Amino acid sequence: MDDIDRALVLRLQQDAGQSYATLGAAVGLSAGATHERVRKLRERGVILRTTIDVDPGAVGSGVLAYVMVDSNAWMGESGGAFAAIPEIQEAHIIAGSASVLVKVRAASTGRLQDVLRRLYAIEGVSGTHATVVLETFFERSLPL
Amino acid sequence: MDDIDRALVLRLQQDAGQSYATLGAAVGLSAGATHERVRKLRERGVILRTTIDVDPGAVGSGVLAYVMVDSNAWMGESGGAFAAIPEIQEAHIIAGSASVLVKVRAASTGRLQDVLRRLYAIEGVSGTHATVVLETFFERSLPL
DNA sequence: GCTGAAAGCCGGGCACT
DNA sequence: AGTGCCCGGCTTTCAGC
Repeated sequence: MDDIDRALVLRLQQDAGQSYATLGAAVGLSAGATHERVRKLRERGVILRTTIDVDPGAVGSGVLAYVMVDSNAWMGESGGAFAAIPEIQEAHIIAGSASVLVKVRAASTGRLQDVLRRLYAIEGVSGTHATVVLETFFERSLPL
Repeated sequence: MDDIDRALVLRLQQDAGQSYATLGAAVGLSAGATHERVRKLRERGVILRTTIDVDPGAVGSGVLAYVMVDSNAWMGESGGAFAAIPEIQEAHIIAGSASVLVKVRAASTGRLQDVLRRLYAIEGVSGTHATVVLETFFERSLPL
């Protein structure tokens, strides 16, 4: 993980569709060497997958909310219960007063309410505190 | 945006590197027609960009935290001030008691504290409430 | 670990339906 | 809107350094 690897990751975050020749020229390497570097970054798990960013509003997920989930039991093995709700995009165990923090994208506030109802149905969940996002300033890739 | 478009977006989220022939075979279309569909999805802004998912820990962002930012002024034009802090991955205006919610990825808790200090330096910010993530159950793509 | 070249496959365009 | 074909360019491999 030297400076060249970091430069490759940075440029691939911005555009994973460019050719290895273009990518290599930007960091002073041949296409073959660039290809080998990227292959190793994938192999080592630094690059997890190649994917697309999708506009949430265009696919019916216009409402974004974060929900603090309180519990009266250990939630450490409950990841699957949260994963079973498709509108939940992220789920984390947190330090502090609540137990779990989830990021929800739903089609409407009505559908959000539906997600909250399903959260209460999870074993051990004793309460929720939803925070609705009014406007997103930005969402961007990891710093390097 | 019919069922075929949704299937294409879903498969591209999972692997944006596959060929149009492979992609087309999975949805019952020729490579050419698939290429045209995807081109229009980009043109309409449904697909924003092709990118890579990177392991945060592997690039020195092992600590994840969400920070509620309280303010004593209208924060609607302050997006740039948050964007100027590289460790801030997301910034949203929220409904409720706090004003802004930010997602922070930092190399250590010490660096997280540094980010909090820089948040206080932003005009109008009157307080912060940080929630540190102990374990991430999952982070995944939008539902379709 | 990198270069340069060779071979095969894919992206992108076109004529036709 | 979709198919089938074609060509330039790209990915991927490999001998050599």
